[in-house]
Amino acid sequence: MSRQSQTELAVLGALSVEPMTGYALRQAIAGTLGHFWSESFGQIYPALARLEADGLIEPPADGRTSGQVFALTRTGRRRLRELLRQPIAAPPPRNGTLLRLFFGDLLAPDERRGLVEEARERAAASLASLSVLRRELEAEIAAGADAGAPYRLMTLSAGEHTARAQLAWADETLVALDQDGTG
Amino acid sequence: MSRQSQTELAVLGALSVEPMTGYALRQAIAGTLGHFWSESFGQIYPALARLEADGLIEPPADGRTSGQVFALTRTGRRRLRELLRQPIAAPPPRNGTLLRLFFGDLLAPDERRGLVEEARERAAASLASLSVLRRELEAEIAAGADAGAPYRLMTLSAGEHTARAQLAWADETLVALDQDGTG
DNA sequence: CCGAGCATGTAACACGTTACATGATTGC
DNA sequence: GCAATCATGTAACGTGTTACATGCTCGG
Repeated sequence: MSRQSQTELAVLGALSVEPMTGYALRQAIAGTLGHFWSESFGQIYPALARLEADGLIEPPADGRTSGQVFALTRTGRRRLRELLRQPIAAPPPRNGTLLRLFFGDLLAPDERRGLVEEARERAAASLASLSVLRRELEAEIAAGADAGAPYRLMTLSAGEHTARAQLAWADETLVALDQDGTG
Repeated sequence: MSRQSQTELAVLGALSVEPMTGYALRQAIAGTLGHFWSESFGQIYPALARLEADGLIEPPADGRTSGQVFALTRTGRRRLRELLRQPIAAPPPRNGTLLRLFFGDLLAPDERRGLVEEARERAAASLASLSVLRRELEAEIAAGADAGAPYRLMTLSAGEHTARAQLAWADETLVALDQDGTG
């Protein structure tokens, strides 16, 4: 699966939830999908143009005035299901914190600590924003959820697991940096 | 920090451990740094050419025959320390598994399960290869380690934490998929 | 002598971000 | 009327992978 169709997948997926303008699409992706996905305007608008040209999306039946609203066509929905089934292209790993820590003996003790402390803060911030989302989503589910809610909860939980793991690692590592006389 | 200098950082860092050819560099990055970093030939060779032109690396004193071996110059070592201190550019998140699972209500139950099972297998495989590395590294440390060993252990531990978290999430999610009648 | 792996490079292409440019709408 | 935000797009740039091309070396 080319990376190109990854953007297509995100755009078609978001439009399957609700018809939207390009602008709203970007906000939806930054908001709801933000913990595990991102797209920029420079990707979204060309993608919308292509998708419309290919007949996968179109302006919805009820004519709106403000902005170009797009909805999935029947073909678009089929294409989305097809993309969802394609194998996952894992991006090559690139962790800047670990790359630097690997060469930790070239850094001063406080610089090493700083690296790990920053990672800890990022994880804590991420965990905090995820628990806000969790409360919102659980309230929504209690109120009578749509079919997608359980899956959104699963993706949210993945983020929490990852963030907690990073937090635990950072704490363990800060102790190690203190203990062995190198920190 | 531009992405460009991230490649520079990885190359200079690897050469700080030991002088190498471009080919060996690629293997070193794929092997030792492989769990949190990657570079392709298409990046490494141009980077080497640039670094040599800038006087940051050079063929080492003892002339070799097979391949172009490079070592850090004094300037290169200074540049490496400088790069290590620069702020970390976090790549935007892109998790193909979660993107698909988010739209899980458009998939068949076995397709949803497959998504999570694959993620579980990847995490298990990663954990297995990390424990091999851990044993090797611990043996090395017991035998009398170099100054970098503790830091390599920390990066390794980060990978283990992440892999275990993914494993735990996958197990939890597989249960949820079974329980709620959607899996 | 031949195949596997060592070694070096380039060109084409895909991906993705950022900055810039522009204008409409809407709430104060 | 003015500022904020909605909204759409493009151009330039940098990054990064992949495929291709080429030749060497060394063990069997």
